[in-house]
Amino acid sequence: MGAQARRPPPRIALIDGNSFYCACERVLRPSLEGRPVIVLSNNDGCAIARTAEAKAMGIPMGAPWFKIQHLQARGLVAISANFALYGDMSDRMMRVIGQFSPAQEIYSIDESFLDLTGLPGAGRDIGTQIRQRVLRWVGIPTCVGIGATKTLAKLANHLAKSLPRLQGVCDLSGLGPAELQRAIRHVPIRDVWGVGRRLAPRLEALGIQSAADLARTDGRVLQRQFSATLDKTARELRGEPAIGWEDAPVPKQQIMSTRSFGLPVRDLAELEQAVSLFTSRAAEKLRQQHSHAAAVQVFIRTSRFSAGPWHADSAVVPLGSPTDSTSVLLRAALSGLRSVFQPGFDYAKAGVCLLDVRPAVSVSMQGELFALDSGHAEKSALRSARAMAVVDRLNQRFGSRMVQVASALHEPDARWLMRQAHQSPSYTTVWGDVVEVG
DNA sequence: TCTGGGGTCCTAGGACCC
DNA sequence: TCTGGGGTCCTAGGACCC
Repeated sequence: MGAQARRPPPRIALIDGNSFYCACERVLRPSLEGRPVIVLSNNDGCAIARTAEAKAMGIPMGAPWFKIQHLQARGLVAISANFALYGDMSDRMMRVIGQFSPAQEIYSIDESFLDLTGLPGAGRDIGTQIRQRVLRWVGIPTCVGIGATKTLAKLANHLAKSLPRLQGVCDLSGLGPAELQRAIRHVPIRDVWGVGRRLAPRLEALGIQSAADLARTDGRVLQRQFSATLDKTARELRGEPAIGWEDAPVPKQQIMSTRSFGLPVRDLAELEQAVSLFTSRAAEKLRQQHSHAAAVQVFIRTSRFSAGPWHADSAVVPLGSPTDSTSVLLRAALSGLRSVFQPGFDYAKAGVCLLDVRPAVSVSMQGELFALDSGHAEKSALRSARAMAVVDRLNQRFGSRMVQVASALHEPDARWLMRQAHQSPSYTTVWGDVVEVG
């Protein structure tokens, strides 16, 4: 009876898209198949996704566009990022993956964890089915890694990507301790999830070169010399779950909207336009997750890369009571901006961050409103909430800049807007753009 | 000319309290 | 005279992730 009562061994899968943004572009422009393609960040600053063909040209992740532009002569295709398209493709991909298990955690735009514990079938078979279905139904190639913990699933996914003979699926679940050690002994420490560019050299200096080395390292040493987080990573590498599972998306605790400018900005009026737009965007995200913010932070800075006079500053403006109203947030953001703005600098970037984000409470619960003439305040808050809902619906329907509060309006050729020289049509999100046939 | 944007968690240290 | 030992809360900054 012991065998029947025992719980099945944990089995976590990590599924992610290969060169996801590039793959999205290829779904709708099949002529890009087989060609070196990169997707450029906002402002066409640097490469944020590369196909295998582009990697083979030696383009590293994050390569500045101005340094690799010349590769166009050798057939490189560069596309300005279209995040609306990628978000839409992501939703489709996640829905298909979610069909394989009731427990799914969407970790990023192109990655999701799936709990396969107790489901019938071998890991390899399930993984292969997931890959095939996502490719057929959505058009995105994926890899699947499976392990007893999230960290091992990530590591297995890394192996599935780098070892062609695995054909896109790697299952490390169900291995004994010795087999597991052997399976991960060639994975460099810098490729372990949770070890970044700062920790890797420090660990290597201690002789911890591989994932297997970290798994073997004494937890007390890791806690003392590094952190509790790294100790968790090591435990996960041994197959002991130390990182929790999030079935529902966790509401964000801060919401940012920030951009580098297309050209330097000296003018307060122009900065006000930009900050107004950032604030409306952030407020929209705030309302999408049904939250209120109690403070607004604004920051402006000159370029990190220019030799000119440097200035960076930020201000936090607390709000009387938490709100999701664009106009209230705007007033706070603009007053913050005016308090940090100094004339005579070439500003390269600005941003807005909503702080103290918390679940929205119903209007009548808010203390401050009782303190005032509650009837009047309540009515005006309700009116404001209804207006915001209408604005959000119109923007979702017709494009994000369709409706804005007055001070967020700007000329379509405003200097601070992003450069996006390589945009492809917004196939799935903008009316009038059509899918390439071919 | 030219180098993204958006998040999380943990820790150290100061202020304050008993 | 030299200089308690905790605890909590807050903030800034470091490190990581995609």
